[in-house]
Amino acid sequence: MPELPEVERGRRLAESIALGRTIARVSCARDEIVFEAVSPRTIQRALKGRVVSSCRRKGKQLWFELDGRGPHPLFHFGMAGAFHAPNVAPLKLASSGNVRETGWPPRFVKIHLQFDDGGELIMTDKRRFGRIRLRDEPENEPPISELGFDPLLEMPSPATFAARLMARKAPTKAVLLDQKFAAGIGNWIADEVLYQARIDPRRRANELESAEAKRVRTALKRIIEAACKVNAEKRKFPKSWLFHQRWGKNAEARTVKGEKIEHLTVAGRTTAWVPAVQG
DNA sequence: CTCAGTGTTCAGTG
DNA sequence: TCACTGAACACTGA
Repeated sequence: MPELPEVERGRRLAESIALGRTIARVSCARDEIVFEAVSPRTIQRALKGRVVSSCRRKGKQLWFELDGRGPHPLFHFGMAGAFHAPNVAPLKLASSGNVRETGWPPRFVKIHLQFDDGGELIMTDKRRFGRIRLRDEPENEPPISELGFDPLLEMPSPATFAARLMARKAPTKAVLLDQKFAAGIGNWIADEVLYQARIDPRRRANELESAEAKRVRTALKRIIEAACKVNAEKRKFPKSWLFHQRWGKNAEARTVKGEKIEHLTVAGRTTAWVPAVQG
């Protein structure tokens, strides 16, 4: 699920549960893949008894700053990770409104935090591409230190954006997916941006006109802001977005305007595009 | 049973 | 060394 807007949703959820609270209890799944080289004991020692002083995000990386000293916990949701709290609908059920979450705790729990005021927060990951790490100075160490700009928090000016994009020679979609260029863009956002900016996903970034590169920035900004504004609830995305139709895998797939949607592989990822608009 | 998938990493290539 | 590509990773659900 998680691209920038979904991770931002997770950050906000974590903030509502954890900010200013003391972590009273920590339980971890035994999973040496998700807990990359960190033992459950180390995690527990790092977190228990600590106050969460902020919940931060850059791109798809999410971390808590603990009061006083590190190390601080860093979370990445991979392909199928999420935060959950009791009585908060998970993202896939969000379309039903204020649905009480069925089943607590959820399946695929990796870490379960309980706070001094009774609040609880769980990270799940059903595919084990997610990671939970510890970092002394999260922003100054990999992976966060290697990320490009966050398009919600630190979008460059049109001129700077265009210059950076046009400095790359990979297909424009590959550049958008590169977290060192911009942090937080994943497969569906890249396709949506290129559709709305009317750019063929295979076009080499260094062959774009400056005006085209600026259209990419405009579309990216609009899409990220709109998706975050509705808390990443997909049914609230504008009806005109390619997003809603992109997995109509059959040959009949069309945008709401009736344009034919086709599928390609670009940068190793399935790519939905609309030749009539992006050709 | 087979395969794609809202991601990242790393070996291999030019 | 840099930039880029494609396979591998792990596992659920269609």
